[in-house]
Amino acid sequence: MERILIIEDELPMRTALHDVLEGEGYRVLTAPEGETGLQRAVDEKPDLVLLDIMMPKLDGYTVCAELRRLSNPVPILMLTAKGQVEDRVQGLDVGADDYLVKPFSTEELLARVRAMLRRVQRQTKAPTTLVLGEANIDLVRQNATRGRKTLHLTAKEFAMLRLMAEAPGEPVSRERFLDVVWGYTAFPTTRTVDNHIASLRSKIERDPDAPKWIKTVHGVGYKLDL
Amino acid sequence: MERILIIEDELPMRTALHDVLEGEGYRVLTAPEGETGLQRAVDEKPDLVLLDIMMPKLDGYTVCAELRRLSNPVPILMLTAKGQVEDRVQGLDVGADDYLVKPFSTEELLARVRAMLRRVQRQTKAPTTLVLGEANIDLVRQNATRGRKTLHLTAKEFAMLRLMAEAPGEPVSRERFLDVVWGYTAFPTTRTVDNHIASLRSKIERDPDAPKWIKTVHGVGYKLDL
DNA sequence: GGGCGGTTTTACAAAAGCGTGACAATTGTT
DNA sequence: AACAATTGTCACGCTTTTGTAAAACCGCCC
Repeated sequence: MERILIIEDELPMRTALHDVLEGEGYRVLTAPEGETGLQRAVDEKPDLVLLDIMMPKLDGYTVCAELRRLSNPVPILMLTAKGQVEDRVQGLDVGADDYLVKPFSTEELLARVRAMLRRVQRQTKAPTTLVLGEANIDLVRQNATRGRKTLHLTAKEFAMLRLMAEAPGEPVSRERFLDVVWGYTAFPTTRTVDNHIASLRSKIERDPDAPKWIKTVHGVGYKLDL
Repeated sequence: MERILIIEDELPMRTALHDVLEGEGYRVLTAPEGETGLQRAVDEKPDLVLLDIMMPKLDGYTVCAELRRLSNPVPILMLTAKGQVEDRVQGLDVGADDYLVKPFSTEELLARVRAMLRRVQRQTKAPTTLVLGEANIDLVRQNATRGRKTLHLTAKEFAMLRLMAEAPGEPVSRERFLDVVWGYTAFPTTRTVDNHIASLRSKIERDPDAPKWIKTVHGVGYKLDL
């Protein structure tokens, strides 16, 4: 059964999460603050990390960023009490995979956890590094180069690439982009996805007018060809 | 025996359906509202879902759309009391496979259920990949190659191929093409089908004038020979 | 306040896909 | 062979989808 690490400083919340998840049959590890959480994440290689943002000393963002800096691709579900959009953005910035806003119901939590673990099966098979011609992209550490220069990709762009890289060659619909990258709470219904794709192409592709890697699938969405 | 999930909020209807289907020897799962229905559909992978449209909170359309968004291909039979055309359209739009208008007789229900389960069996046996000479077609991922080049097939063309591939060698009538590929709500002329067939041939066949794979069955329709 | 990077919206142009109908070619029937 | 029915093909116009530049927006930092 999958192992889930909870990094959360408040005891009541920690035990609540622990009990719920254990009740579902997951093996649960806990850490009462960021430092030991980071340690356990590295040492015990859990399948999923539940990470509280607001913690004294080492906060969630820092833990997440640190894990990614160490090229640790473990899926991270961020927990926050604030629930602002900016939080989500910042979470994406440091490489979190999903986001849960307190207060949340047990069902919400479990649904999200299940969804992530399901997705993970694919993710673990997915490349963490893309080599697209002269462009070289590290999806975990979130840095990229093209030739000798470093490429400046935004958090959303990395997230979009990550999503496409989960199943190279398979088209990803705009809806799915919006759901996964933007989150269940934001609904930009417009050409937004297209614009980000255009931006990605202009950065990655040698000839953005005849993209070699990021292909359009008419009536469906976009796909990443490797 | 096949497992059927009933998502229906009204208890009398739910138990009625349950009893009828169980009486026929199906294994029946139930859910009293959309949220848990969605959950069960995902978790238990039933062979067929009976889905009521009018439900409090999460309605049938949403459940259906959500399932499809998750790429869940389970066949869905929608139930509605309204029986308006718009309902029908909307149901099929969000990815339902068929439609049943309350009130309906036990016979109608069973006929529809049997038909759908039958179709599914064929579908699951249907190839997801076609190898037609030098052409190689992935019907699920919707990409195709011919020799070293990638073939550019449109969504409709893939749909037509998929339909023919369900029963290779068996002719498919223009009417059926229109019903299945175009849907119950669009009525293009039958010439349209020919055009798309022509287009398919020009892309797939080595000699489109003497098609080797997509054969014409005079007076009937077209068939795919493997 | 003003600039800044990132994002989203808007607006418009371009491309792709689609449906139609006329006409030619083919097939089947008598 | 002649005729009728069916199918193949093409050009054209229409609609939908996509590309993209420019402007508006927004939180953040100085």
